[in-house]
Amino acid sequence: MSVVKTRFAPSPTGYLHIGGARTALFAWLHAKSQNGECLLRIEDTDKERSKDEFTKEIIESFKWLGVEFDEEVVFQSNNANRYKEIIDQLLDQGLAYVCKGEDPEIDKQCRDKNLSRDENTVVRFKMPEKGITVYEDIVKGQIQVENDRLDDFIIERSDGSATYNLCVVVDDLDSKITHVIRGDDHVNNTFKQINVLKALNKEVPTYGHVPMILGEDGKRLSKRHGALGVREYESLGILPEALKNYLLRLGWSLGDDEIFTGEDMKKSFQSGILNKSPATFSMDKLLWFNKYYLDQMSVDQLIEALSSKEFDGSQYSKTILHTIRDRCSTLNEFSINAGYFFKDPKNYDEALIIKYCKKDSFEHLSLLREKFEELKNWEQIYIKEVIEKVIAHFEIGFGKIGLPLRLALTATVNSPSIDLVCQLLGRDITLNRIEKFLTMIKDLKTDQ
RNA sequence: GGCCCGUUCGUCUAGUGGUUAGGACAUCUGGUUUUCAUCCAGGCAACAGGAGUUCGAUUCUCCUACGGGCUACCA
Repeated sequence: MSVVKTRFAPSPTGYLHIGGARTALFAWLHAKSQNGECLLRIEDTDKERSKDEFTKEIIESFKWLGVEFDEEVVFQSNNANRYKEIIDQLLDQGLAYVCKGEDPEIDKQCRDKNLSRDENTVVRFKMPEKGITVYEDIVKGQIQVENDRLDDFIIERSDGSATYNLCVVVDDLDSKITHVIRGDDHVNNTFKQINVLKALNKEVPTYGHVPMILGEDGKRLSKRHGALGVREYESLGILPEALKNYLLRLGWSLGDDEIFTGEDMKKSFQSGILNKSPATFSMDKLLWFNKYYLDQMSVDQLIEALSSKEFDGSQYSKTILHTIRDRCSTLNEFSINAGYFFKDPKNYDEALIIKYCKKDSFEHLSLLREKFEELKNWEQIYIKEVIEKVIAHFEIGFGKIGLPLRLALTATVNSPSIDLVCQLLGRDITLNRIEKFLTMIKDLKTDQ
């Protein structure tokens, strides 16, 4: 049995966006789930638009995602001679012809003229004029087209370079690709490529065309539409496993299952089904996957993944991590949600102060601060007792003092239990922040 | 315009010639939480439309509508 071999073949004219990443994932899984190989080929025959930096970016993106390709990266720009060889062969056998490169219909008159090549001519492939071209697509089923709908397409430009549809065929042949898994924007090219293969008397590989991803507005995902590059998700604090899992489930399914780790994917891919229709991207669901994978990580793994100054692996940072992890669904949210544990809040939102601090707040907090100072055991349960006593003393609800206190300590109105926050912050910092806050709201007292 | 492909809750999807059409995300309502988030319980919500085939169609066929792709000396 021959080895399954697939490839992903981007052109380096931009960074790797999630649509491409998903297509690559499918091609890769198709091979890996059958102990096959998958290689990366950079289609850089368009010298104008191809950039080395994009090639690097693409390779880095896959590294981050955990999609590893086999063999060495193939560059089409290295194969110019090979393409020329095939074009010559086609010409020799009368399967292609030289023409002026005008309208296909006009050029067609040169089919049997045997013109000689120069810097003003192009080479066109002779498409069969009758019959139909049919193939069995592993995701879309049988697809066919009448041959008379197909133009004789250009395979060699006037500058002597080969075009996409020729290069693809030659490279796939030379690399012994068995399954061509690619985006469905290539279905129409497939008919051209199959006919070249037939002319060359070569075996036609199996094709599978996966649908595209649409942006959240339902329109085609494009760079202008916020089609973020794979690396941008990294900088948003998305885990590679989460993005991979999300991308897999976008268009592929195995019953009602949602969670697939790297190993699960390889095991299950062949049993699932690929959808035929385009799918709409959803950040919400990606975030849900991200939260799921974040929840699975140990504190140590999180510290490692965060690699931040604050979460340095000290006992304190681990404790903080533990208490805030439920409220974080991206890596980035950890430092956002933990800021006040590491340094004093700088900017207090005036609107919040006005909203939650009434004229009595100064008096309430002052007494609370006094009682805190006298407290012997600085632990959550005792801190809570103190707060309750103060509340009882003033005969007020918890919110009357809890919110201002939370504001004083964290500069926000959402945080873990306020008594816990006090304990973690320590007595000194707690007292200091209340003190500072008191001077801030002092004027407020007289104003109202 | 021509050609190719597609269409199940708002979104990702499961599924079947006879089902209360299932799950997940989002949303809503309760519970837990002195706040927020988490968590738990529950609710709302879909077979694009029209013909046919059939005892019966969401499922099979055709038409229409809508969506996407291609239609380059780009890939």
